[in-house]
Order: sequence, then structure tokens, then C-alpha cells
Amino acid sequence: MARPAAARAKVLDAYISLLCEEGERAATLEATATRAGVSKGGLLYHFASKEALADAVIKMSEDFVRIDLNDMRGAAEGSVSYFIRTSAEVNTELDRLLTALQRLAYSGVEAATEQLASINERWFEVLMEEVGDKSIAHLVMLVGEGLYAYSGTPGTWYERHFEGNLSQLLELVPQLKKLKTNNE
Amino acid sequence: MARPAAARAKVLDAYISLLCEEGERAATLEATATRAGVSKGGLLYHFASKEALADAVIKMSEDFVRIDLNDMRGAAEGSVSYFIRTSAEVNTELDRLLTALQRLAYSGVEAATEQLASINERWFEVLMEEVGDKSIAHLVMLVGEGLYAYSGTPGTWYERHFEGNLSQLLELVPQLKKLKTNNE
DNA sequence: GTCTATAAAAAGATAGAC
DNA sequence: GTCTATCTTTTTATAGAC
Repeated sequence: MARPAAARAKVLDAYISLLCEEGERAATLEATATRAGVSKGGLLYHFASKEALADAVIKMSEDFVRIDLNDMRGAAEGSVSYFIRTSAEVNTELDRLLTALQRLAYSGVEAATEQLASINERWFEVLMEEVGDKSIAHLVMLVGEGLYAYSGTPGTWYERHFEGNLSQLLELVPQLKKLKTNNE
Repeated sequence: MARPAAARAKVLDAYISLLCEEGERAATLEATATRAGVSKGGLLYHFASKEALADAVIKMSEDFVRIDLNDMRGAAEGSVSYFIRTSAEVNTELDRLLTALQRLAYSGVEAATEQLASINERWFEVLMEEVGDKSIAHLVMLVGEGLYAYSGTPGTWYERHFEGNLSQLLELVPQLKKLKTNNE
């Protein structure tokens, strides 16, 4: 089995797409199977339950996050710029996975909540390595989360006012890193 | 009917609580009715359908947002500080309503998505009145969204690293307002 | 591996008694 | 206004043919 079950990957991709584009309520087994072009029975051969589908999303997110953390640490532009820039990216595989995770978490899937917490913890560690100051690292985390949240929801002020201005935000990064705080 | 239907308010409150604490999937008619201490039939007398419940959340959020926007405009500390400070507040009625809205939006309820978009648009307007510069207003919106997102999900780095440091973030506000951008 | 058919459970909603 | 009983639809999951 050099290339294991192309159908399995199609099902998982369909599930993630539905989560991202239409929300958790729409991501039923039936809708997922249909979008993947298989039957419900076919889907359930690869994923024995809905929980198994969610677990697969979590597992897949972990693979992509590890790559991201590695890239972030090695980024020539610095981890802060890398983090802010990529937080605004849409439709990368990592972004889709994070969005899917969030939809699951907000629907009540505990394991997804925990994975998101773990991811945030690790991003924060890498940022701290570069900026040293806790309050500045906090600020960067907040900006990143804001970018992620807004870029993922078209139709808000973001689309009308912000989109395209990311470069200006990135120009502020060196100034952000020099803000003075009262940290001990 | 000086005090119309205490039960109705209890049902709506139960629904909002379930959305916030356990996610949209858990907020079924049955669970909502049980938490409110009424039967399913009793619930359906006040809210004819699930959609009616969601609509009531949206309507109620509008009332509280109008008050918030007014307070924001009149805040002695300035709208930026007010916005950042209140974005980190948890368990205020407005915060609960915004969280409930978000859960609905991410589950696929269109009207909730639209209401959130409208709210963001109005916050942005008020911030612009104070800071003038688009990029700075963007930055503040992003920080606020980040604070809101993180403060609402216990168990992340926020709880372990940030909580209690809000005052330090607020001390950065005057510096943020003086950042230099290349806006025309 | 994938399908169809079917079962089992959960969720949303109606009807009518009180 | 609130309840119980019931119905319908949707969703999840199983069984077994191909």
C-alpha cells in the first residue's frame, strides 16, 4: 500500500472543507460522504464514527503545526513577522486545519480545544525566544489571533478596511518589538 | 404584563449559557429546556423553533451592543483603552452574548455571522474617531479580537501566561497610538 | 473497499390536556 | 403558560451483498 486509500484522504478533506465553509452543523456524515463522492457506508469504512473523523483532523493538524513551528524558528524575517504574516494567510492547509479545529472546539469537541491550547502554548514559546519580553509576546499573540479570526470570516470590516494592508502592519513590527514595558 | 414571562428569560439565558459553556451541539431544545427548568413544550411556547431562539440571541445582543458603543464613545479613558479593557472581560452580559453569537456563527447560522460583522464595523468606526490612522485602528481591532478569543477559552497559554497582565497591555496603549505608519 | 438497506437514537416540532 | 404524548425528520451507526 504505497498510496493508502485515496478515498480516505478525500473524505477527510471533504469534512474539513465543510467545517470551514459551512460550519459544524453542516458537516454531517451524509454531507461529508456526498462531497467526497462516496456513500455513507464507504465513509464509515475509513472512519468508524464521527469522533474518528474529528480525531483525524486533530492528528493531521499536529503534523502541519510541527512543520510550521520549525519554519517559524528558522524564518529569516524573524518569528514575529513570520507569525503575523502567516496568521493572515487563508486557504493554506494549516489554516484550514486550524479553522476546522476551532469549529470543532466551539461545537463542544474537547480534544479539539486541547489541541488548540497546545498549539498556542508552543507558538508563544517560540515568540518568547525572539522578543524576550512577556508583554510584547502577549501583544504579538493577540494580534496573530485577531488576524486569524478576522481573515477567516469574510464580510466583516476586515475585508472592507484591512485586507491588503498587511504590509503596513508588518512595517510596525520593528516598532512593536521596541515598545517599553514595566516587566520585571 | 409589567414583567412579561420570567420563564422566557430563563429559557433564553439557559440557551446562551449552553452555547457558551458547552458549544452549539450541546444546546439542544431538550438540554435548554432542562437547564431552564421547563419542559420542551414549555420552551416551544416562548420560542416556536430553534431559529427563534437564535434570533432572540441576536436581538438581545443588539441592545447590549448599542449601550456598549455609547459607553465606548463617552469613555474618559478613551475608546481605545475602553475597547481593549472590555475585550478581556469575561462573564459580562455583553461578553456572553458575543460568545453565543460566535458559536452560532461558527455552527453555520448566517444571521449570527451578519450581526457579528455589523458589530465589528461599528467598533471600528468609533476607534477611527479617536486614532484617525487606519493601520493603528486595525491594530487595536486585532488586539481586541485576540483578547476576546483567548479570554474566552480557558486552558490556553492565556490563562497560564497572560491573565493578570492586562494592566501592562493597557500601559502600552499610549505608545500604540503614536506608532508611525506610512498611511497616505 | 464500496455499496444498499436498515436499524437505532437524537433532535426538532405538533396536538391537545390541564 | 406549561405539561405529556406523539410524530417527523435528521443523524449516526450496523449488517451484509458485491
